[in-house]
Amino acid sequence: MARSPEFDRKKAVEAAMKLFWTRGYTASSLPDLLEAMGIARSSFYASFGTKRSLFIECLELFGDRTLTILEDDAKRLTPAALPRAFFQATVLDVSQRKAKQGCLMVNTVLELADVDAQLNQLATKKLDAIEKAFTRAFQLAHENGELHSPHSPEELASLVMTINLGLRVQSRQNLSPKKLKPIIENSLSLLGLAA
Amino acid sequence: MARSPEFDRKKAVEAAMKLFWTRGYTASSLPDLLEAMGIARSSFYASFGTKRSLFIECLELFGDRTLTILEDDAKRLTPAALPRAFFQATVLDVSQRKAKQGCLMVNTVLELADVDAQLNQLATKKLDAIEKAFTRAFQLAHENGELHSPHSPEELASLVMTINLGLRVQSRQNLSPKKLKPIIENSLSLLGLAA
DNA sequence: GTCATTCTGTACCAATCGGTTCAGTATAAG
DNA sequence: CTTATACTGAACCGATTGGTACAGAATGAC
Repeated sequence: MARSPEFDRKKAVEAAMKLFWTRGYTASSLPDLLEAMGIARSSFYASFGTKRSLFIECLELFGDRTLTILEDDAKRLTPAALPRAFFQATVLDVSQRKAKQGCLMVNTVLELADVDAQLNQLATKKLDAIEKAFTRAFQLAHENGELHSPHSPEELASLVMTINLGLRVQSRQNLSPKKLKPIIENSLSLLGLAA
Repeated sequence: MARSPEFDRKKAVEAAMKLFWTRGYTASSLPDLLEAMGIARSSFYASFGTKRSLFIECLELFGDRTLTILEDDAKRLTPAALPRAFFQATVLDVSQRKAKQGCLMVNTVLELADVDAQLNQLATKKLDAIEKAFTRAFQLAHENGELHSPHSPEELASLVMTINLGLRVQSRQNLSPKKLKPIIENSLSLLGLAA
């Protein structure tokens, strides 16, 4: 006895995430969000609560999605091939289809570090989860004698993460995939993980 | 026949820079700036124009100061010792005296990449100047046969820069100097520039 | 003293911010 | 049809935004 399901909530969140991703949290105004999501103001507050809670939802989605990419790759690939695949998927592919996006979590940390402790903490937690996933993969390889490096699995993961963050800053700049690609390759060769 | 010089302009800019540095551009409101600078609203607009033009002044100051640190080090040290000294001065020392500052230029790029093209371009230009300074130092060392690396001076500078950006993201997070220090050392060992 | 100048402080501006409220419309189940 | 629900659209809220205007106090040169 009602009007059937709601509108397409997932697509709306997706559109909001994309806007937050390119414009940042503060610069994404309510009218901007409503237009991007294609819903009315009242529906927004009925379905998502506040702008802040929607942002948290987007941050979770983005973080989980990124982690999934990494973990799926970890099943298919050797640990040594993992960083390249991850950089390819999360830096190069993104940069190709639209410049100046970078990474929502890194963007959030840099924008809100001293402004919103909770959001900063959430973004940091998601980034830590990625580093931990790298650590696990390297540890596994180390136990199987597949990894030959002067660094421990933890150190290696930490180094990959530092480079990863650097790459995501550069992908948020105007750097084209043409310039990003050799940086990635040189970084991998530095890590002893080049082809 | 007037009230003698103005108030201490340099100190006011300094205070503004510090606020922009920790809070970012948007989150630094006019009242916040006025309190930090210790001047009245009217004096602000008489001396600095708009908030935006003051920010540009701060960005220039910060960028030039960072570049000066690097160029002064380049005069005293060997190119191989340059990255450590630079990381020490701009990442560790800053992080020790107050956490979550990072680097004003990196913060700006991440906050305003798709919001303010001009400010983004200015910050990027300053970052490029730093990379170019590294390139020059490595080129000089290469010509003198002092540099032994499988990578060209340009590639090496590019790698240092990627790691540099990554470190600055981490120093904007909650990472303590205790955690930053080994990351720096491992990065340097990776680059073949360790002690 | 006069006079020019540099400040401060306050009042004010239009615009925008995130968020609330509500009347009205569209849609489906019964 | 009636009725319950899902939505839109616009009006409205107080607070805050960056920026302007101006009266008056403080200060120094003459």
